[in-house]
Amino acid sequence: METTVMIGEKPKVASKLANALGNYSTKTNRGVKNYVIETDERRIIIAPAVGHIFNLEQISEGWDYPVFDVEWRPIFETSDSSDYVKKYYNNLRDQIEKADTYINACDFDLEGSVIGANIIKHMADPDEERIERMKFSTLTQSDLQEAFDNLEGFDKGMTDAGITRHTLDFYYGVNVSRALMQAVRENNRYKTLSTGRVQGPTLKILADKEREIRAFEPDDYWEIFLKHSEFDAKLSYGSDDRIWDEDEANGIFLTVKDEGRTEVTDIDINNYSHNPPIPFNLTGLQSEASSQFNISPKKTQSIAQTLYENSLISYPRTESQKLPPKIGYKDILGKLKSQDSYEDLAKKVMKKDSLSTTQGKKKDDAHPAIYPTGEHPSGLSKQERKVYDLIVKRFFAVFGKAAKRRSLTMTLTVEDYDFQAKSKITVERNWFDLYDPYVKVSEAALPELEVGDILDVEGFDLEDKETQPPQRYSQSRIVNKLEKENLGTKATRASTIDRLYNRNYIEGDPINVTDLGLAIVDTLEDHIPDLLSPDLTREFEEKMESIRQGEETSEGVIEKAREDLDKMLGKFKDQEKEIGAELVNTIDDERKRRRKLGPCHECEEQGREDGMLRIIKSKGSSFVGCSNYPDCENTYPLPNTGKVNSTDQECSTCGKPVIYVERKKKKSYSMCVDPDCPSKDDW
DNA sequence: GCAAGGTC
Repeated sequence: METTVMIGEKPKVASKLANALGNYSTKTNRGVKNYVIETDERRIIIAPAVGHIFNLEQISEGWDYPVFDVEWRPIFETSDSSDYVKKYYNNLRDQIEKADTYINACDFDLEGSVIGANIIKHMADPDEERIERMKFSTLTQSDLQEAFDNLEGFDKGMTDAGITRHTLDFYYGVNVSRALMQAVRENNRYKTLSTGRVQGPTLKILADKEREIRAFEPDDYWEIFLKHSEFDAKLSYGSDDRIWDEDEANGIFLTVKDEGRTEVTDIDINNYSHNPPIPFNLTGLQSEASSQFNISPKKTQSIAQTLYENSLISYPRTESQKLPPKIGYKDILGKLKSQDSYEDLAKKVMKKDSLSTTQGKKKDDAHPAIYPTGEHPSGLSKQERKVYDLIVKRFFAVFGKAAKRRSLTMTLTVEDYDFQAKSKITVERNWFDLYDPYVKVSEAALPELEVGDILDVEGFDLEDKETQPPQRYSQSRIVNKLEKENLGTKATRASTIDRLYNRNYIEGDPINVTDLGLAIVDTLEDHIPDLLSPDLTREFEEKMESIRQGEETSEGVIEKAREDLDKMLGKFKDQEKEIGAELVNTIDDERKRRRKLGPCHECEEQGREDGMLRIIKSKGSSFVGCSNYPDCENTYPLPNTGKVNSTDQECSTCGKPVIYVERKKKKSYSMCVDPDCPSKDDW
């Protein structure tokens, strides 16, 4: 009898495959569940991967560049964080030992082709005729069944394309990162630096904004307000009510300022609908969790993963903004109804005659948008509870009817000048009731007046204002921007941003680009400009498509990239020391700045000038000392665990500098540098 | 010590 091993991309999918394809028995091996389907002539073992089991690594030793010799190696061999992969790896190896033929049933995209093909190739290396590819675009029973009935041959085109993309990313990313670090090394400094196809353009987008903000010079403008006892009305002027000329503003103000009365000359009412929101995809959830709770996109992603693993929500790494009826609206609503906190809302939704949801434009072949399963949550942390509640309320809201809102613009005339007061109110709440407390709309009512009414004026204000610099990117806004630019994927965008923080290229939220971040962009602009442009991703995509179609070969594309990089990196190497010298200056300045905490109180009390507290590192430990040492011996100890960061805050109790201690596994915290500060009495 | 991509 023939034994076939079918590989699913992840455990959940392996289970769905089994359910769709027939009667199965389960067989747990090394803690991993496999599914066995037996027919008269064939035994199919469905075994799960967990995403990539193999990773590209350098074959040779050392940190020289350029490096072009790479091979696929088991992922847990080189990454501690991938320990959990080991049992899946071992299980796959055990199952594949028994196999005569193989089916790659990973997701139908380049990554899925690579994940499955690597497992088959590196664990068995059979003839290609013994490998089949199962192509499905949703995980529904009918789609899976159909895909299984129409298995195709080994998908060499997609596999080659995928492997080529990985190789190019390695070539560009690793080599240019090493070049940057080596340039700094030549100047006797050591700093982890990195860039790549996604990191580069991401940093560039942020740096452009930073430059725009730093170069920004505000313009003065004036606005004039009419003050009524219950509201303010703004002078209608030009296209946006701003007066750019001071004399003109003064002239108008003088004309109206002593008027005691005004007439209502127009009331414009506009009724409009405020549509319910669309279902969450990962980016949407990250944005909303950021604006509602100030939780970072990366944290939201990991919370969502936990909720998913606890069966509380559907698969979170989805691009989809659609919730098809197939997910079983009624069933989910029924389960939510049995949770005390959602009983009323679930009832409200279920009362509707027909259930349908709003839909966003984005789709995802493998998964619907994020929705709650209805299972009862227990033991959730505070933040997990918040994100879960947000997902549930959003699920309710997408079934809701549009809210009815009314905007009113009232025009008040004084002399020849019109002033306008605006209000917006909600007439029918509808979906607002399903999404509270997350509805963010302004509610401002005006008194009920009619055209022709004469009102008393309390006075007029002439306000001198300044134009504002462009807004910085928040973490969630940059994740959105990356999605729009097609940079990275749903699963990687948040961690790309995180990496830029870890490299000290960016800091804060909203995001500031550090001088180091700007210097990296400058350096790349001068020497490897390709790595700053989103076009590199587009070019890669086009090349992968032509490899897939057989118009170009993987070898040809890789060789070309190698030649290009050889040239660019050769030139870079010739100027290594000079390039590094500039980077080193900013690295030194940035380090000093990050270690600087604030003025030394001891020095202030003793009347010494300019004492500055800073973090001092010696022999692997660190403490806080004063720049006036040895004249000032003021020191404070620092915690042994976690990374200490300076802040620009002062302790509200004693006025000494506040530090921020960043911890990996536990919660990060802020505290006063002084261990004896009264703010710590109840610690 | 370096990428980007998948996932528990």
